[in-house]
Amino acid sequence: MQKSLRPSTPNMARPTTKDLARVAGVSRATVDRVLNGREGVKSETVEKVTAAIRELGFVRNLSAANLAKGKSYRFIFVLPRSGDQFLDEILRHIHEAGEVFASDMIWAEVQPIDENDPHQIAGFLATLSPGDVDGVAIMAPETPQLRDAMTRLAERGVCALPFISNQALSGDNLVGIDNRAAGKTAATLMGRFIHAPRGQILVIAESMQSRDSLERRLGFDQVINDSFSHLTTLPSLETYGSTERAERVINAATQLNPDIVGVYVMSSEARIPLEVLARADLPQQIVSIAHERTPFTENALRNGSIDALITQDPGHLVRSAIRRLRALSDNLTTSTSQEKIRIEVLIATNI
Amino acid sequence: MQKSLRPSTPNMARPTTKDLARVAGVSRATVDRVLNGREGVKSETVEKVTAAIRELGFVRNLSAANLAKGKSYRFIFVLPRSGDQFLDEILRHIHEAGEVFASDMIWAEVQPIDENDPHQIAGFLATLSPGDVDGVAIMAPETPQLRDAMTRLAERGVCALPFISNQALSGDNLVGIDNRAAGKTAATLMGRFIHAPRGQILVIAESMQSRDSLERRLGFDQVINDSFSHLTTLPSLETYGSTERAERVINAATQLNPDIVGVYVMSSEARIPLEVLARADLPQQIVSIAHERTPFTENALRNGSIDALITQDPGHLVRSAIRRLRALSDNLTTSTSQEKIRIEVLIATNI
DNA sequence: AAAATTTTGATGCACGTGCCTCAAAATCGT
DNA sequence: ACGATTTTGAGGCACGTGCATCAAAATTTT
Repeated sequence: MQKSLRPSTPNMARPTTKDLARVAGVSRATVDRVLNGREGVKSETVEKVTAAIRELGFVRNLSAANLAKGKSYRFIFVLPRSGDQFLDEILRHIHEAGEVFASDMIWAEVQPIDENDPHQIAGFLATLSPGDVDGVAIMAPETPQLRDAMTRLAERGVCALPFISNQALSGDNLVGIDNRAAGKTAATLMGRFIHAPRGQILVIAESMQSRDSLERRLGFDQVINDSFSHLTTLPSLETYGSTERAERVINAATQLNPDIVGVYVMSSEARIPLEVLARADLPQQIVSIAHERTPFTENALRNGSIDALITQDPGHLVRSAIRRLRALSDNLTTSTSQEKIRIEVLIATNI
Repeated sequence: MQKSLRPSTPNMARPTTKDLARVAGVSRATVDRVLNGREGVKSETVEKVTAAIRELGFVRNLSAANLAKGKSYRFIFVLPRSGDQFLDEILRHIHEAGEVFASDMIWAEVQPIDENDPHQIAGFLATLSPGDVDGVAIMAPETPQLRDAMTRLAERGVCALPFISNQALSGDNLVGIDNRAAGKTAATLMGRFIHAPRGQILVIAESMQSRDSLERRLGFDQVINDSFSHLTTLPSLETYGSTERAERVINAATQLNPDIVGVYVMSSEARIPLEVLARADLPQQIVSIAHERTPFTENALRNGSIDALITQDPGHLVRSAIRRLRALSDNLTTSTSQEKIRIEVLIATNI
């Protein structure tokens, strides 16, 4: 298998379209027609050119091509303006990626929206035209309005990508993790970390309206029921992002259930519930698992107040979205292995 | 309302060096001298140009620059020819990445070497000159010969990068994980997964000569001793890659120690020890943890014969090495956040 | 065989930057 | 004010590809 130990040709220049033309015995114009799939070339001529491509191992020089086309990309991330720490991380990585990708003629911008106002989102998407924007990554709950708006966007030639969350029909186009599997992963760790012979698990979400939380809950319950039947899961508590409400519902639940041995925080904003729990007087050996790496959760992991984090790499999410938007708008395929977003498990030793 | 959200400049072309020259009130030649750090420009003129760069938000168009320079990169991965499954994955990703990076004028090749013959490695490195090769990623045990060869390589202007393993002095240049932390992570999971009140843990390596295994062992023992003192770790068993020897040492150890509750396989080739263990008649509830994702370990995770895997993403390793080699040979800095190789934890639900 | 049509060739400009040369201008030292 | 030196300007070619245009050649249709 050691094909090319020493390079066959130390200074072999990469073949160009000129070489292709020479080898195929045609003109550069014809090579161009074949390479760019234009009409009006006899099929045998096409065959001659593709044979030359194979023979020389020609690969189009993207730098030159992009330069010639003068093509640049403008992508917009449509994100909730909520402002939890996870979103802050995403924003940071969008700006960071923006600088890196700038030399590839890619601009990435952020459009904050009210995630609970479908009309506003649809309205914004309706203003986008192919001239202005090449692609949109959308993080918003799936609603009929949004779905329609995305369909119309695609018809107008602007590609759209569901980002991180909350959209089901997207199928394999989603940039983000499988939340059901994430819930299963949390449950497996929870079940194996808990040594008590029996007990109850507190499950906390920001809101169960969101598809993310629903799917995580589904996966979580499935694994707990199937594999850890000595544990029982309590009904989901919803904080709605309010410290006060969190305090009320959590305290009520802890008083009602004396045998809590685990806490699972499903929302990406773990700060509020965890702070409330810290003030509650629970036995110390409770196993707690949360989602997403933020300054707060990272610190909690270090000092032991969290046992594990289920995360997705925000930088990877952002870069993957950008690469896939570019591929979409160029009608290319992306290397799937690179774009799969992993469900990461963080404990104190591999932060 | 969302009208105001429209991008401030719908059709603003990216500023070019021409624009810089115009705004700075100098010629394009001078802009060029400043951009490329050439001598003989008054400091106030430099200041004028940098001010214009800031004002316009100029970013060098890398496509055009690379095209103009006609620069292309040739990188060589120096890898053991051993051929375990983990290495196969690495090879696959090198070839895959080779195709992707080809359009960026980057060639990646593989040079198999005898990892236990320092002279052969040093000899090969000695044949490399800047004309042939722009960078080398080396996966081999650290020896004085190799260290010398790498130093001389650097002096000749070929940059070298330790890849994945086995080199200590490399410092922050290593492409790979912190093996001590990886061992700690394995230990933490081991300790928390084991519910028995006491017991012994079998530790298996291919060879304790390799720095990887030493460091993993160090981290593993530290956490077990500090946090799970009800467990004891047995001396490392070495398989030397031989099924026969593995069988002998493992069977001897299991007969000598009746209370084995966990198995930790440190080497990247987990197949042999795990197959041997499967044939041994051990109690079923043993917790076993291994390293690296291969077809074998992935399958073992799925069918429950392994409880967790500590891995590093081979695709990420390869791409990161290539990006860092390019940055090194261009004297640029890489975005550190993207290049950090994560210690991943895989369980059955997040494969 | 002539006309209509399809296919191909030849050629040139453009993209933005790197790099080169040569002369003009500014600055310095005396 | 002089020559010597440093700094700047002007201009052009090159990289490899995309995209035109127009004419020439090959092929098909009438």
